[in-house]
Amino acid sequence: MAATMNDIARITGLGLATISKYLNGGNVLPRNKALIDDAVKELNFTVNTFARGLKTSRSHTIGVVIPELNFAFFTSIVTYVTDTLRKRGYAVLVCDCRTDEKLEKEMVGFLVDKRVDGILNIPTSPNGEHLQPALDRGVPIVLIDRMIQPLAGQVSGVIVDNADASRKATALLLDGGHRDIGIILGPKGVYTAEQRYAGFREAHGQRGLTVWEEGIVYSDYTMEGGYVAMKKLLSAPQLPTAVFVTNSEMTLGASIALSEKQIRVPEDLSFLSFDKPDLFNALFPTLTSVQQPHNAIGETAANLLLNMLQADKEPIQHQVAMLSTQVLPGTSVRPGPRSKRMTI
Amino acid sequence: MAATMNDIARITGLGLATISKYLNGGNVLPRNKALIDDAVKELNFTVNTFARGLKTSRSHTIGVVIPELNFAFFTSIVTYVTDTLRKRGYAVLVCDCRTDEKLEKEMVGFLVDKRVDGILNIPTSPNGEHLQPALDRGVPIVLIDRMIQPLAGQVSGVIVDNADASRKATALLLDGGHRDIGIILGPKGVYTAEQRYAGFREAHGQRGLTVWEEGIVYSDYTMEGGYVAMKKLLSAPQLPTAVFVTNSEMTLGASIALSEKQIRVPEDLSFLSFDKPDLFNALFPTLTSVQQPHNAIGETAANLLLNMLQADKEPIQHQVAMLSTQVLPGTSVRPGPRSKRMTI
DNA sequence: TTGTAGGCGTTATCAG
DNA sequence: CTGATAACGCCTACAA
Repeated sequence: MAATMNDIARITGLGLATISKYLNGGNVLPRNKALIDDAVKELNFTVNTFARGLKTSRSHTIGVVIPELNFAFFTSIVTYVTDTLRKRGYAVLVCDCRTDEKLEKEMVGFLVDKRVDGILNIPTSPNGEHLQPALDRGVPIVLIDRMIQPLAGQVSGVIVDNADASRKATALLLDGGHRDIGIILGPKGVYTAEQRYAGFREAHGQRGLTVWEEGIVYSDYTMEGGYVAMKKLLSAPQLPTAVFVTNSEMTLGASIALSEKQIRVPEDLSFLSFDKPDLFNALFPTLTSVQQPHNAIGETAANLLLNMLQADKEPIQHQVAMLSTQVLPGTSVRPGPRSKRMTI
Repeated sequence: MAATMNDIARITGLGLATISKYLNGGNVLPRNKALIDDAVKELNFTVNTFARGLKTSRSHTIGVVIPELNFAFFTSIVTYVTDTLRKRGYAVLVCDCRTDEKLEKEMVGFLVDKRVDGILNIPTSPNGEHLQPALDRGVPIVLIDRMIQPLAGQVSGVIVDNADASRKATALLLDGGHRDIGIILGPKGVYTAEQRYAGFREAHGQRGLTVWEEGIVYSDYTMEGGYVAMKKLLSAPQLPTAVFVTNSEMTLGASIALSEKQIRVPEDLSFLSFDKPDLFNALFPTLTSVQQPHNAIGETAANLLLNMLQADKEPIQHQVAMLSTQVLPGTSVRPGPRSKRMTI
């Protein structure tokens, strides 16, 4: 049915090798070049990926495994990754493992069986044994967003400096005079949550201040979680003067709780977020936030993987790219009650 | 490097055909069965998908093309589709075309070149010419959510009865006595928006009522759009007594506008939505809404496609599955000013 | 039930 | 620069 290189050979009178070489970027006489181009167009020919794969053992397909497809950050990363890869001719198999370690492991196996050339993974499992089948077969891996210590040296990675970001954010509040700071965190045990928590403590420590323990709320990175967590903070005997919410979903939930309780920002409460929903650019542009470079994360991860695929037979150099975050200034943070007045 | 069936043949002393047959579900002597199983495990063997594909012309891969990955409804569909297909051994190539018709066309071509066995598409382009390359090559297609008239008979589809859903929703408001009903619609020209608009008018027509034209707001199915549209409705000289928001994103945006303006539902305004954000189950459980069966849509689409793939050489029977929606009762709609008191 | 052999469409080697 | 030719690993008649 579909045209093959044999058909082109027949029409043009050229040999298979010549055609193959040209189709793969090789040099050919201008006359033959035109001949082949015409035939390709006429026959509506495209290379048979099966045959090519059989010969080259490369599928030009990348597997992406993420915890949840309906989390803004993850989706965003998938989008940028896919874009970058598609421009280089790579297709992307997307697997949402529903934050289920067993499913995650299954999916990695599935992808390996499908002969993907590489795997991008925002890991759910903290130990990384789900990636063993890929490692065994020499499938290059790039971790995104969350590192896995036991895998150091065996995989590459792209992360942001979560601790630093959190430190910067917290510093903003502390230096503004806030002391009773609420922080709404992701689940205990999740890499990013731990790091952001650490940064929060460090910022205090560096200033010789102690953390207001009542303000620490572990949540689950969901909108609902953020909503509930903020409600909890607002209904405690002692109110925070500022709240730092550590991801986009929870920020949305938390801000709804605020608006329900008719709490004004920053008059009644200072508010700071780690990432924020797109919606907020229109809706609440004054929100101060620490932004992760989604685009750069996705692109870097894709490029890191592509480089690993290039490195033909040479031993792959694994590396972890640490991207920095940026404080997007707004007006949702105002000096806290204990701030010293500055001389101007 | 990787083990092949030849290795298994060598180890077990069996012939290739026997092994191949067994691996594909054929019958083999129990003794040989065990022999092969052992060898497979020992060698960590999996079928080479390239070689298999070359023989069978099937990739066991499905392409999915959607307008936006970061729209809750689309993402949800992708999730269910992927789940269903993976359970049947199919991998899914996800393509987000950014609501760009040119990109959409490009992606269909990309997928065809990748030899996908079938395509699932929530179309951006209203005319369907982007699917021509797939049709030319006999790649089965299932449209989701939006139909394309010119393609009738050439593709299958899964939709919900949008007009009916919208009619039911509007009826609820009209029969509750509302007359000044605001409706926030998707973009003109988009299939679902047109259908939902039609249902809105029909409900009026069936009751001999005229539509309150000032209440009709075309928006863009985004949160921002919903927010802006609701603000617009609320700042007009004449206020609606009820508002019907026609997708999930806009519902979120609209409800934020409500809460900002401190408008109470349903005391000040009745509120009804088409789909709603997950968040609302916790946050605003009383919202009355028309729900689409996301899960069923995804599963049906996947199964329709799988059936088309089964139908080996027989002429494919194209069909359009029309799923029905369900009104999820809440308390966000109360009798309008012009309601007649009912006898109990 | 089992084994043998040919071919699917490319790529890569090696002469010419 | 070009062209025969031999794999790549699996499936599938066909024969035993």
